[in-house]
Amino acid sequence: MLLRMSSLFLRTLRDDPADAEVPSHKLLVRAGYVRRVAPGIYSWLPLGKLVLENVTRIVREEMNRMGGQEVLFPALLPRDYYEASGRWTEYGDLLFRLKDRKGADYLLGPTHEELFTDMVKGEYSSYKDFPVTLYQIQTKYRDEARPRAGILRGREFVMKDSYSFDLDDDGLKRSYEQHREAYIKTFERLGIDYRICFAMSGAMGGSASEEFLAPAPSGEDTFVSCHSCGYAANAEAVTTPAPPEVTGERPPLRVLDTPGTPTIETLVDFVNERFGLGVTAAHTLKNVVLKVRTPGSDKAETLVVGVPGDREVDFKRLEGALAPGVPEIFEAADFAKHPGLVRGYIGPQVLKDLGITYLVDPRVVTGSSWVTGANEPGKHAADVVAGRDFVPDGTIEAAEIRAGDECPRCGSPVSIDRGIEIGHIFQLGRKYADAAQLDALGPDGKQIRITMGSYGIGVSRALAVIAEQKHDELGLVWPREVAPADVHIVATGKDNQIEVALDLAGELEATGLRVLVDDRKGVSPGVKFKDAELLGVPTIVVIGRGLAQGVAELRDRVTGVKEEIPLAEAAALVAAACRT
RNA sequence: CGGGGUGUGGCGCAGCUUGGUAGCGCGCUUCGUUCGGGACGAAGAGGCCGCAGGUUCAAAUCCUGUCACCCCGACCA
Repeated sequence: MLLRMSSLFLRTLRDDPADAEVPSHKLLVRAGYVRRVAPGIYSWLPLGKLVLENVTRIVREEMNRMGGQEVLFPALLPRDYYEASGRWTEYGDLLFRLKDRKGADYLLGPTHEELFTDMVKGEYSSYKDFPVTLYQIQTKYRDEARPRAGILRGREFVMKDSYSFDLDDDGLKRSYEQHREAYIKTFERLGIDYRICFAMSGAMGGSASEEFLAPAPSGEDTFVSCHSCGYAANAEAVTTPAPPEVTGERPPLRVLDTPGTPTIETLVDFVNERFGLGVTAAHTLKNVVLKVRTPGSDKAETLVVGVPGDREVDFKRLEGALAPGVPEIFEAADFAKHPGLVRGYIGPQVLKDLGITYLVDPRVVTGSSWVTGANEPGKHAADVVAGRDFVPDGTIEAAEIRAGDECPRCGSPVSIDRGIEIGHIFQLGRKYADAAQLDALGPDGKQIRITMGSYGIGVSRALAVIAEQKHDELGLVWPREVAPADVHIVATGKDNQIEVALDLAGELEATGLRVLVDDRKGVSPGVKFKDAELLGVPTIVVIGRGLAQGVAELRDRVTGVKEEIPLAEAAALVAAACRT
């Protein structure tokens, strides 16, 4: 491959685009890889297309290597498939819907579980056919409420999704492990820094699930990691270690007059000053009232969640814990319907009598003692003991996670970071197979229900993540395998630099290298150097003022190291540099 | 959906307070000079100032409405 800048369809920008915030977005636009056409929808220009193809190729190679077979479903789908699985309504506004000329409903596929399941059911029916893993690399459509960050979160994006079909749980575990290994290889080849994090299986059902998160400040997911034992988990999936139960005699519950203390902060100050309790916010029990709605129904159940007063309720964790139920804020009108719940002074003591479910943070163990609401305006209660003065209906992971919290595996303090989800592997189990009655006839003549795994890689997102992680103040710095070219030859000078550069380009191309040569005439050296750095090709060769002395300059975009090389040996030396 | 902000040549922006013939930088075209760090000079091309209505002799500017986009949050296998 030989690309000449003099005719390449490319225009680099000197300024950051006004609508870009994150580095990948700014750089991909500035370097002329992508252009926006609508919110969350982008066009790929020649260099961007090359990089996207490279990322796609790597994903494909690793999927094939693990035995996956590539298929391709349409993006344009009739409503039936999604109606059958209930997702036509479940997906809500996230679905791009359209009608054909007859008025029949269609959609642009946001994901393809239904199609894969249906395809396997249609073709295979014997235990001898299994296991099988199918995948596709395809454009997906989701009408996100708020697309953002350029390529990182679009409404149209490229995704690799695969599905494994096995006869039993051991087979599923094997397929899952194979995918895990393939993903590790894929992301290493892509040069992405990532963490494998425990994830919520959530509404999808099924058991084991892990996410591949790429640490980045612009990430939308929060994950915890432990540096001593290697534990890593999405914040939504982190479990809180419960302290030991407390036994022994405790002073009886007492009600305190605490006027004007609607917040934890005012309460702690007041009781310490007035009653000398010597407590902190962590000794108080904060009770948050919620409505929990079941999808597809209008009914909402009232729920109270108790967390230590020094922690906020993390809505994402709460949602994960309640899924598929959807928590909603308990509003003034709801309080009006529940006179037993005194806003700002709620204590769990009365919840049983009110018939309201009460779930607590795992730190609220039997025998633990708390300062909490007394269910009367202006009054709190102290020495409220779990198991004696109230009995929770269960525990819930809803409290926020903080850096320094105990690692659930080894107890060391954990750290918290932001990450971008680039892959997700998932032991689905039999949910979709049950819905589709996906069976294989066994050797004994009995039907075997198939068990499935579901695995995704955000291909276009992975490209953006590379840009996000691999750049410096000058521009992009692509790992070689995904770079649009192996070598970027800059010809600068008024002699015959361009001809020499083109000769060298031809030689390098003949050795199988992908070559980009800046043969633009009348463009000043500064512009060419800046462009080369912005574009991010890993090896840069300068044919410039050294030409008279018979030398070229070899630059490494990653390390910035520059080296003079004899022109006569340039082809061999550059080729060697590109192959290390 | 809630909050904040912005719409002016391809890109980045000023002008709006105080109405009066639309401006700057980059990019683009032509000519000349320059040629290792986003060169210089000269001459050009390119804009119904988001849209609609109103006020006015006169609207990018004031008023009303509307649409779009961006950011934060909610939302998001």
